[in-house]
This record gives sequence, structure tokens and C-alpha cells, in this order.
Amino acid sequence: MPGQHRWRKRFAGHVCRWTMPREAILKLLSQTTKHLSAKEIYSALLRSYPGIGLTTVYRTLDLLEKTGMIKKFNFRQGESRYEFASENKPHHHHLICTSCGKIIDYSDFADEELELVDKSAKHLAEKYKFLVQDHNIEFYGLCQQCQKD
Amino acid sequence: MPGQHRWRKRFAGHVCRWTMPREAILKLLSQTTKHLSAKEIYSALLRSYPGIGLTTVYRTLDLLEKTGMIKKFNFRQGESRYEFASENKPHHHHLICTSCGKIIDYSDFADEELELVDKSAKHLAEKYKFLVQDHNIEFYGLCQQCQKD
DNA sequence: CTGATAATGAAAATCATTTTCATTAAAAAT
DNA sequence: ATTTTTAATGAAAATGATTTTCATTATCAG
Repeated sequence: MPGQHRWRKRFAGHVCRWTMPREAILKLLSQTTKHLSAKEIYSALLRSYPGIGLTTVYRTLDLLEKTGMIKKFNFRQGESRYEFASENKPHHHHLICTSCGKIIDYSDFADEELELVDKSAKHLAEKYKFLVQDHNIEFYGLCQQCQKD
Repeated sequence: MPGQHRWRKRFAGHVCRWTMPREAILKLLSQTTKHLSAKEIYSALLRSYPGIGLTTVYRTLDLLEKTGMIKKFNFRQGESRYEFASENKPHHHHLICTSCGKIIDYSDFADEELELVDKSAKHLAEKYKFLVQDHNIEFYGLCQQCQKD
């Protein structure tokens, strides 16, 4: 696969130009399982792409989110965090440690969850005439390490 | 019930003084079903309590959250929103319109949800040694009005 | 290869929230 | 009831995340 332009076609209709920052940010996010913030992405890229601007990171993240190539999360307050959205990555949710901020992805009980979510969405659509497009489930608590402290 | 000091006892152990801003903010939140932001609370109180400071609103909201008297929510980005937490108010979740920001409380399927949540929490505790303390479920989409626009 | 203009980066602006600090006011002690 | 202690307040400044502005640069259509 021609790395340089692997995602290029997905940009059709959204923007015209395939640039270095866009390639770099998408590549970085596609290669990590972490939920990076804009500033973390900026710092990580400074090595391979000195001169990149934080502004561009924000703009690119917005763009990538609009195209559906990444997902944006706002856990409690603080910075937004971003994760690569791949078709072969299963739908999942997050387990967030309120002490250290550690985030664990989980997709257990996905079937049952999906069933309940579908049923709820259908019900809510009828009751409130609300068109459900997305949902979000999060668990908050303490990770193993933080339970000891 | 002596309105002025209705909630006073709940402050024992947390703070020493029961003040006008605390009474005013708690009263306002207890009387609305809306999910108000700090600034909205500040604006609403300016009428009945001119001179109140936005700083105090933030500090009081933090305090009330710590005592468990209110809950804080961060829907996607923007301001945090607060809601009065009453024992007789059922556990509920939110339906958020991504276009106009309208928020609908819902508690349908609470039993099934609770069952799934409990099961998940137990499972996650075992698998990741994670101590689940809280969870959050949200649906995003378009409200009836915004579907037309 | 070249021109049109989308994308960039630096700096300034914005927005929500927090901190600082001198003043005020609960409520404990007198 | 009055004084004293110190927690709580409000104004202003500081912070942190994100967005906007704008002159410059670089992509890519012709």
C-alpha cells in the first residue's frame, strides 16, 4: 500500500489538498492505541516534523473528525482526546480512572449493549421524536494502581 | 420546613458556614429541571442577588458537587452543566441534540440498563481490577425541531 | 510550469475556569 | 450582645484549551 497516500481518497469531497501535517497526524493516530490530546500529538510530531504548529494540529483534528476518520472524546473536563476510527476496530467504550486519568478500551457485552441501545434508541425516537445518531457509555472509577494509593 | 436552612445540615463535615450564595445557588438548582451552566446560574442570580460573583458560583458548584448535592456534566465540549441531585429523582441519562444543545432526561429501561451496567462493572472489575464507581450513558442526535431545519 | 487559492504557522483573541488577595461576614468565644 | 477568628466573598489577574486573524507558503488543476 502506498503509505504516503493511503488515506488520500477519503478526503475527496471534504477538502482538496493532501498535506504533510494531515498525513503525519493520521499516521500517528493510526499507530497508537492511546487516546492522545492535541498537545500530545503536537509534541510527538515535533520530532519528525519540526515547525508544525499547534494550530494546524487542532484544525486537522477537526477536519479528520468531520470526515469520520477519527473520534473525539471529552472525558470529564480538560483536553479533548482523539482516537483513530477504523472499520475493523470494534465499537467500544471507555473505562476512565478518575485518579490518574488512565483510559481502558473495552468492548465486552457488546451484543447485549447493542441490543439495549437499539431498543432505547427506537423507544426514544418514538417518545421524543428524537433522531438518535450516536451514543456514549463510560465507566468511571479507580484503576488497580490507584486503588492502592 | 424552614426554607432558609433546609440544606444546612448536609454541610456538616464539609464546610463550616452556610451563606447566601450557597443557599441561592442550591435553591435555584432545586427548582429547575434545566441543566444550567455556571454562567447561566450567575445571570439568573444577579436579579435576586446583585453583586454575586461568578467566581463564587464556580466555587459553590464545586463544593455542592463534592457534597453530592448536585451533579456536574460535560456534554461534548463547552461549559459544564449542573443538575440538582435528589434522592427521589430517579437515576437517569441524557439525550442531547447536537444541533441546538437541547437536553432531555430519560430513565426508560432503567432496570435493564442497571442490570447490564452491574454485570459490566463486575466483569470489568475482574478483568482489569478496576473499581467502578460511576457510569454515564448519553445519546446524541437531533431533536424534533432540528430534524426539520 | 504557473497561477489560483487552500493550508499553514505565529501571534493575538476568546472562552471557561482557577488563582490571588484584600475585604467582608458567619459563627465561635467572650 | 460584642468581640474575635477565620472561612467565604468578589474583583482582577492568571491559566489552559481552543479558535481566529492574517500574511506567507505550498498543493495541484490547468
